[in-house]
Amino acid sequence: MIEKLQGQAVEAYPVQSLSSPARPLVEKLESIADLTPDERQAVHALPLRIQEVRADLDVVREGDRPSQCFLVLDGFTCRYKFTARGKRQIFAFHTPGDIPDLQSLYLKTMDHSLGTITPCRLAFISHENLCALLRIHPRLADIFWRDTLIDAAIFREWMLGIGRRSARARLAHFLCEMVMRLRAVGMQRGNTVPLPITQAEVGDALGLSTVHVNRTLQELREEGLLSWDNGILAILDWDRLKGAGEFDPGYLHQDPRHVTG
Amino acid sequence: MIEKLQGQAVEAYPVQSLSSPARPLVEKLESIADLTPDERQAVHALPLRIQEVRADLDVVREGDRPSQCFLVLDGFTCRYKFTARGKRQIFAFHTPGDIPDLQSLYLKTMDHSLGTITPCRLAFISHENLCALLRIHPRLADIFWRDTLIDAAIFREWMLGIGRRSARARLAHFLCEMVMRLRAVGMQRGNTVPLPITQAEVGDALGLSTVHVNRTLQELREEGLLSWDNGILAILDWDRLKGAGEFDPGYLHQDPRHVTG
DNA sequence: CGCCTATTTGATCTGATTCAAACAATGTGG
DNA sequence: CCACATTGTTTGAATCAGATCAAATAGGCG
Repeated sequence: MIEKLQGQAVEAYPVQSLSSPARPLVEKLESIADLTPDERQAVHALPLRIQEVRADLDVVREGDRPSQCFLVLDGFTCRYKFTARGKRQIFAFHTPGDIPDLQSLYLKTMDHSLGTITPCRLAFISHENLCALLRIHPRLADIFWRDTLIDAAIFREWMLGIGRRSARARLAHFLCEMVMRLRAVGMQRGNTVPLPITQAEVGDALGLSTVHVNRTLQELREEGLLSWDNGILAILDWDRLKGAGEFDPGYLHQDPRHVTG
Repeated sequence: MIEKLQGQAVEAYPVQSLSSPARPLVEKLESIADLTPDERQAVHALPLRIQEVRADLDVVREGDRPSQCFLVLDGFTCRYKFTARGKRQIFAFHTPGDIPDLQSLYLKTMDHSLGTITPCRLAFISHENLCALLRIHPRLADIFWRDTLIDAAIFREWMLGIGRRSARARLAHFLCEMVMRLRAVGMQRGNTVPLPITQAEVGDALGLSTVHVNRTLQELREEGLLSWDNGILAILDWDRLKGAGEFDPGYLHQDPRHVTG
């Protein structure tokens, strides 16, 4: 159903526009570890092909063998896969600064798809250039590796939720996680956070039907834990939401004390 | 409930016993990419502390900050985590050649636990030594990274199963996966494979109750797809089992064509 | 033999799905 | 600016896959 991004750029921008497009990436890397001026410079110098794409478009698809990765500059993307019987599971939502298909550097054939949820600004980086960067700056490779390990930790936590938690706890947990992650990349405003995804998408992420997501959400709303309209999620009672979701953020590995060896 | 491995060795072996204990690791690495004599030698030279541990013992626990990794030489181990309400989700089963807590190199605090399922022979490697190895041989680091990416791919596939597949398909899929993985490390004998795990453990892995695992298993047995006694799984009809599990092994990334850049 | 752990069976219950339809919000073209 | 299509949310009713509870059976093994 979902269309796929074609090989050619819909709108191509000149390489390296003025306000350093790699900014979200550098910010993300620096949130994990300090970069040397050298390293920072090398990331900024990465040749990028920037492209604006509309919502609901597959950027990479299961079975593809990409020769480039993409960095999300703006917008929401997700990774997902369909069952043989046509049911979709969303594995992750990705936000600016993420390189969702970094794994394609080492796993040549995609085992799942990546698509946009909102209109997005993406920056494509050739494997060649990325490999060269990591070869010259092994510490950057370490940071990227660490990042894919955190992705895996998040997969595990979702698995725990889908396998063993009630719909209510699963949903509350998911919303707590999104707040924490969006806060970490500076997208929080007061007690709100942008969350422009549909209830159907939440269902596909949590292994629930849309109907049940809706009813469970109403429950949380009626208890005064949150509101969520027009793609804006507002947390009204963080402690009780955390409680409802049995949320313990350790698995996100955001605490810098856990970063340094 | 499950006891934890104590700091001191239950039985300590002299470092570097004769038949090169790192063999399972080297074999696994070489199944992914060819090693240079140099690299192979460096892996064999890794200082190991070998230890035999009994079944049902935690080797590393959620919240720990390990200063070493362990390599499974023999036996079955698993990674898991408990819900706040005391329900367990198993995330993975690990077999000889695996380093299940490799991530502790980069994520200092464990977000889940690792325990033995059967009696195991484990080899402990200090982070220090492992880091040194990866610094000197970046290509080994690449292989290890790739390996953690495959782990993540398996997590995703389990998520898809737990979230979106029926109990029957989930179970069949799981058994197909185990056969493929055990075959890859040379543990297949004819159409059988050792699978010394209980139905309760399968339930914890698939997000099902023990009772339901049992009934679903009976279904598959009665249809003549498999037999499974005494920890030995025999595949009687691979094609139909694959069909029942909607199994497509791409996500295991075993095909060498997908390995080389 | 008797203990412990694992598997199996039976009966009952429930959280979540499914199907179907109403409703709301937004955008589009005539 | 209105009719209409589209997409997302909400509601209701019926159903079911799988959970839960409880107890019996079967294997090891010291």
